[in-house]
Amino acid sequence: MNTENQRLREMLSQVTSNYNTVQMHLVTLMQQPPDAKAEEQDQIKQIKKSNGGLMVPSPRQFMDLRLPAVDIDEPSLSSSDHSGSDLASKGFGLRKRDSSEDSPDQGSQGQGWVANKVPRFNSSKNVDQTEATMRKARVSVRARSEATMITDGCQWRKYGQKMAKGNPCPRAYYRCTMAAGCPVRKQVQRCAEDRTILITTYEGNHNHPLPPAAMAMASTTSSAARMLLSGSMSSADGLMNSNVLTRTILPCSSSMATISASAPFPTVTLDLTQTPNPFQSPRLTPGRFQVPFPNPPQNLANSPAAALLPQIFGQALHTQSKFSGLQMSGVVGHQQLQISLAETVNAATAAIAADPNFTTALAAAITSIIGSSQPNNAAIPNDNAATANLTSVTNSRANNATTTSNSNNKITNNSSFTAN
DNA sequence: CGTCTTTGACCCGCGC
DNA sequence: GCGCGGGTCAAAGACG
Repeated sequence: MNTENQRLREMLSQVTSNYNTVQMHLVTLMQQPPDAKAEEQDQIKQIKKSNGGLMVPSPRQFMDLRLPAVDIDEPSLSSSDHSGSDLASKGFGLRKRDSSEDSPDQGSQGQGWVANKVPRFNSSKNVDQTEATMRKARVSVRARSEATMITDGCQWRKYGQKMAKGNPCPRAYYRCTMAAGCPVRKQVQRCAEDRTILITTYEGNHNHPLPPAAMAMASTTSSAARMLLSGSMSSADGLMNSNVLTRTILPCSSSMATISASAPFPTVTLDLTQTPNPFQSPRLTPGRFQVPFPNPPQNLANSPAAALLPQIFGQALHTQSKFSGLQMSGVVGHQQLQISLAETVNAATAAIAADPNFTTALAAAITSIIGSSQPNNAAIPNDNAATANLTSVTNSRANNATTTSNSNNKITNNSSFTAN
């Protein structure tokens, strides 16, 4: 229904635009001298003759009547920038209310999200749709922790707390305070079913440099948004990409990264808890899509390593986003990437399995993953570099736009991952 | 005294 | 139009 609604709006917009065009044309004709009018009438008659009486729109009218689909553009696919600033330029994390808080000179670093405060009349409605999606994309991390919130390398200021419906535990709202005007926010809430589980939801992109440990979340949200963008190309692409990604990157385990198609916003959920949550649906439940990934240590949430988890997560998403572009050019690109990712995972798996020291092993895994796919983004804390990773992504629009059963998203646990 | 947290009020979107 | 719930604001209090 949302998709249909969007189409209807676009149609209405086009009709309005066409009406304005015709009206302008009429006004122009009325203002032209009689000679010019006569010339134009002659031209129209000639066109009618040569086309069997059918009117042919002028080139300008062609432009006005073009379909939005013509304007498909995929800037992120060609972008190697992984910092998130390009995402900020798409308005990720921006809210309408923020416009009153921001000073104009913040455009130096966060140029994009400032620029987006101004309503834009972009000719490409697809781009607008994408921007809207990315604004609302979120990354949620579930982890066992006794602390009030997980350490993620950023400085946060609490600005609100509410009781959320269906959960006796209050939800706390935090804002990033590492730079003035940073749009990043996060929500922290304990799980109603298991209060030892802390659910942290991140939204937005930082508009300032981040310490290494804090780059994780920014990388995650950026990549998540990219993934959502890639899914916008077509619903089938999004679903299939998820499958390939999870098959290649995410070997079986008891922990999960989940996709929630029922979430109000496209949400990536990292489940860092040891056991699957009771309320999480079985793998074949329609509307949800779960991805297994290696067991993290129980106390991970309180260590800087927690911040690194999403970094790898984001890395995988970033890779997947690139893959989306490859996929467009054929199956060959698909297979090549799959092999590459599988090799990466195998290397990481071997490193973890071979070393009883989990911290050291995971550090090796991180180095392997980052080093193989994006050397420029190897931001790893020098110690406590324990991490696990993994990913998946949701794109509610993809689910809206297709009737494909979620059974297609079933993850085959064909891996020999044994990291305990 | 400055910074941070708390908390009731307010705003806004959504469903009925 | 109304009520509900999520999210944010901002004054007041707590804390170092």
